[in-house]
Amino acid sequence: MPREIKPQKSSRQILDSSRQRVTTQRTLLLDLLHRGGGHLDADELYRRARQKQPRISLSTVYRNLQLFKKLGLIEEHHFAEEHHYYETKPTTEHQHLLCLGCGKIVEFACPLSQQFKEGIGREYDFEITEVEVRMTGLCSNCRQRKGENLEAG
Amino acid sequence: MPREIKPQKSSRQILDSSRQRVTTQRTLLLDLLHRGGGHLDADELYRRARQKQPRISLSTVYRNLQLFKKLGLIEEHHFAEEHHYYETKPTTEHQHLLCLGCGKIVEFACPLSQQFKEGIGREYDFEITEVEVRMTGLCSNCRQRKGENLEAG
DNA sequence: GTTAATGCAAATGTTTTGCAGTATA
DNA sequence: TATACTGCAAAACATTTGCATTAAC
Repeated sequence: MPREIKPQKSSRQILDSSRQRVTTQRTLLLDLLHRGGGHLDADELYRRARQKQPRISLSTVYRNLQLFKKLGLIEEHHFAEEHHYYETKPTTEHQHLLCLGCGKIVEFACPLSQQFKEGIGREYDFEITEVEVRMTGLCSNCRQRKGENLEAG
Repeated sequence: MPREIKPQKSSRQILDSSRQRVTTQRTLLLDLLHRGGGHLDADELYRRARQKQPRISLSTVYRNLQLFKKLGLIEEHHFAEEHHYYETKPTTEHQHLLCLGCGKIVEFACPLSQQFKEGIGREYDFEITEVEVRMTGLCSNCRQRKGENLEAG
């Protein structure tokens, strides 16, 4: 393999150690998820996978997304109205900022959310396992474009 | 800043002023949404509506949820894996805490999120219109129950 | 060689849509 | 009375499942 920078052993090892078979489909899907910028939905993942393995089926994609999620290899997000988005388990905690104009997703660090979590957990007697912060709005490009449209109209 | 008390327009007024007809179905649905504790999905709303109007259809429920959302009468949340939940527009900003054991939803105030919004907006040059904070975990009841099960098992 | 994973097709569950009939303004 | 809204049935989606075949171990 030409430029194997990181040995992606962790995914493979996790599959191995949980007695899941390392199939070509799973290898491909994990690779695409890693390189996919982290924010792919099932259908987009399927589309990309078919470019490498034209006979892969959509059910395989769904079945393996479930598996990867169960093994903790990926996380599932509910950004948009309809789809789920998947990203490989982030090594650093981050939150998401979504542009309603172009769909761009920006990740930002939010260390405060951890303090927050503790406070709220104590207050309501919850054992909190997850904090998700999502902000939506318009990026500068889309604001500019909107302005142009208004001028034109 | 003293809390601003906006003269709350009635749902009926909003329907009227946007030239939407005030039908018995819409009146019922809005009433149920108000009284529903704020966290109903389409199907649960449909089930409750049928107790009052057995002939109401699910499409009417969906169509009107869309309409109410467009008019800003309700907000849509994506708590669970599959369903959307709707709540009547909250007068006070709040966020959500979800118990994975029993599905209970607790609302909590999070004034910090507004400061946050400004900081992030500046940093990434976004005009942020919405901030959503969602925490998930186990409430005290469910933690206790889990403990009991472990003892028993 | 066993058995889990796959591809396909059919099933499921949620949400949307076309259309004729009904109720609102 | 005109027409927006409804109910119904069917369509359109995303996702899941059953089963015979294929491939990983």
